[in-house]
Order: sequence, then structure tokens, then C-alpha cells
Amino acid sequence: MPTKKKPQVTATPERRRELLGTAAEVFAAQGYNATTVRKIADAAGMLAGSLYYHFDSKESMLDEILSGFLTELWDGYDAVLAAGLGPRETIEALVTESFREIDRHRAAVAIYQKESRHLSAQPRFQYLSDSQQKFEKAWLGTLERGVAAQVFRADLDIRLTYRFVRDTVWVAASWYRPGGQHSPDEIARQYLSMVLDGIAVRT
Amino acid sequence: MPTKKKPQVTATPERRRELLGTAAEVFAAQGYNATTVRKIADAAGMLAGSLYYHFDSKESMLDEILSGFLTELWDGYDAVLAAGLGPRETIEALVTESFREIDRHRAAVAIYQKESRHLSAQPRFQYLSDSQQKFEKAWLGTLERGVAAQVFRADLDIRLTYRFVRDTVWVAASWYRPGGQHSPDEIARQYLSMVLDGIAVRT
DNA sequence: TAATCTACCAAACACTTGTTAGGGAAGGGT
DNA sequence: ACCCTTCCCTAACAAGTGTTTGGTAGATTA
Repeated sequence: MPTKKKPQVTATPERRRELLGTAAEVFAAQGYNATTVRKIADAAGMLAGSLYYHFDSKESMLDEILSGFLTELWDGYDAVLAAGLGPRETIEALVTESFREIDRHRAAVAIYQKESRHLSAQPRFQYLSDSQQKFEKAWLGTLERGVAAQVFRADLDIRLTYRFVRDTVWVAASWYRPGGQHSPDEIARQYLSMVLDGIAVRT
Repeated sequence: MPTKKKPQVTATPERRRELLGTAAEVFAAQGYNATTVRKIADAAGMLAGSLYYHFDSKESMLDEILSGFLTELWDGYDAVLAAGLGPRETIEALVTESFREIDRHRAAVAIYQKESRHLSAQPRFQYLSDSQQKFEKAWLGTLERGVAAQVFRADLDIRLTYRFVRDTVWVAASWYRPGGQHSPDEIARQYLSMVLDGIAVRT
């Protein structure tokens, strides 16, 4: 007989995902470090120790939330990048896809934004750095293609442009609430309109 | 003879500001909750308890950092708003002023962005909510004036535009490092160029 | 020289933290 | 009837938390 069972990997994943959902909400609302396992247990209607039947640490919950989100994100991104679109259409598709991910994983995105910087130093979360590097390569590469093809302005610092576009998209997770008056696609449309054409009236 | 002295208000403020500076750096790098008073003391080259000679709590350090930043920020903003500029010029001046504040208070800005949401619920930090409301009124009002004067596009959701402009400016604090190759004014110029005219080539 | 003040240290405090160990109720399978 | 699995509770643990108290070397003042 083995010394320990591992119900957290073999058991039915229904309850796990339910718990991960509430954990993600609390993490997003209070911040990871400010969130105690007792608060998560409260929100889930159980006691702190009971969480450890499903997960083996608080950190592994965070890990699972973030890696799950990134996996789904890259499913979408890779599909877009493999489609062989032009630079402008690629940017449009990436932005739209991003807002859809924010719609589906807004808690995870909020956590990612707040914590990823100092988490990526830890070896366990190195996939955050990897993802961010891949992310930068995809966006920066598309922008450079666009400048070369003369569909994007050449007079701007391209790295500044990259950060500009990236930030404008992802910070939306901090105020976005699913079920609002704007659908993700509508928000993407307006954001793209602003980023591409500006907010000033054309003269 | 009074029961207690309060050296933290009457003493020379030199050392206080020095300590607040290092505390702000640690807060910004690690997050407020993840930062222990012992880490701050380490960075300052002293022991944890010694901090309480200068400040009466960890929270009051945070308070002083944030309120100090907001005070200086509004000094700059009020001057701009009182200048009676047109909508576009007001936006330009506000953005430029913002990047200058980021340059001067990047640690405080980073802390503000990460923590202000859940801090503003606390009564002690209600001035964060007040400031944010004043902030929204100033920016939204200017944008509305611009739409009415036909210098800003009328086909965009104005609240979305507000969040767009606001976020694009302030998230810069998360990557900005003083002494980089771009001055605050140069970054402001490029940001304004993108926000106002877009990144697409005009056809 | 004596008194006071400044800025820190040393050591402890009460409390919260993540985590663990043992147990038990409910229910399905045989 | 029995066993086993699932899922949670009770109760505790050690480590780390913010904070307090009393003391003290060195400068400043009287």
C-alpha cells in the first residue's frame, strides 16, 4: 500500500474547478498574498484544512489558475498566428482574441497582471517568463511586419508601440465585468478603432 | 509630562523621507502585503523594531507614501486645469504631467496601481476614492468638451475612451525606469501621438 | 560636567499564517 | 453486511507576522 493517495490529480475534476473558480475570484479581489486560505475556504463554504484534500498548497492553486489560463490563451493565439493574415488583420485578431480571453478568465487575467512580475522570478513559475517572451515576439514581430509593409507608422518607437498596444488591451481586465453592456467583441472593435486611428477627429 | 512623545511628526523629516523612499521601493517590487517590516528594515540597514521610532505602523508608511504622491500629483493637475486650455491641449498637458509624475514617483505610482482598488474600501484610505473620482471628472469632462468642440471623435463610447486613455498612461509606471533612453516628455509625446492619431498609416 | 535628545538595538509579545494528522459521515459496489 | 471511496471537519503545529518595551551609545544642549 502506498504511503499516500493523491486525490487531487485523479479525482473528478468538477469540484476542483469549482474551487479554483472561487479561489481565483478571491485572489483577484484581494491579491494573492493578502488572501488567506481561510478566506478561500469561507468563500467556498468549508474550512481551511479541507482545501488540502483537493490541493496540496495555496501556491499550487495559483499555479493551476495561471497555467490553465495561459494554456487556453495560447490555444487561441497560436490559431491566429498560424492563419497567415496580414499585419493589421493579425493585430485585429489578436486583440479580439485577447478580449474574449478576458471575458472568460477575467479573474485569472487580473491575478496575472498583479502578480506575474514577481512570480516569474520563482522557478516554479518560469513558464510566466516564457509566455511573456513568446508574447512579445508575436506582437513585436507583427508590428514590425506592419511597419515594413507600410500599414503601421514608421515614426514611432516600436517597443513603445508594443507596450502601448499590449497594455491598452490587458489592463481592461481590471475594470471589465462579464455581462456588462458591451460584449468582448464590441470592446475589441472600439479599442482597435482607437489604437489604429486615434481618438482625434481627422482633419 | 505627557505619556508619550511623537518623534515621528516633530523630528527632522530628512530620515523619514529617506526611509519612506526605500519602503516605497520594496512595496513596489514585492507588493504591500508580501513586504514584511523586516524586509524594509533590511533594505534600510536597520532592525525591524527601529522603524517604529519613525513611523507608528506599516500601514502609516503606505499611507504617507500614497498621500504624498497624490498631493503632488494634484498640484500639477490643478495647475493644468486652471490654465483654461482647449480640450486637446488640456489632454496633452495632463498626459505630459502624468509622465512627469511617473518619473518622479514611479514606486508610489506602481503601489497605487496595485493596491488602490482594495485599499479604497478602508476608511483610512478613502482619499483614494475621492482622488479617483476627481480624476475621472477632470478627464471625462475634458473628453466631453472635446467631443462637443468636434476635436475628438463622437462615435466612440466616451467612458471606454476615458478608461483607455487613463490606463495607457498609468500602466507605463509598471515598465518605466528613470534614466532610460526616453525622457518623460518624449514618452508623453509618442503616447499622445498614438492616442490622438493612431498607429495606422493614414491613407 | 550633567542633562537631554536622537536614533537605533535586543528581545520578546500576541496573533495570524499555511499546513498536517486523524477521524467520521454519506453513499455506492459487491 | 462489509468495504472502500469521497469529501469534509476538528484540532493542532511551527513559522512568520506587526508591534511593544526597555535599554543604550553618541551627539547636543544647558
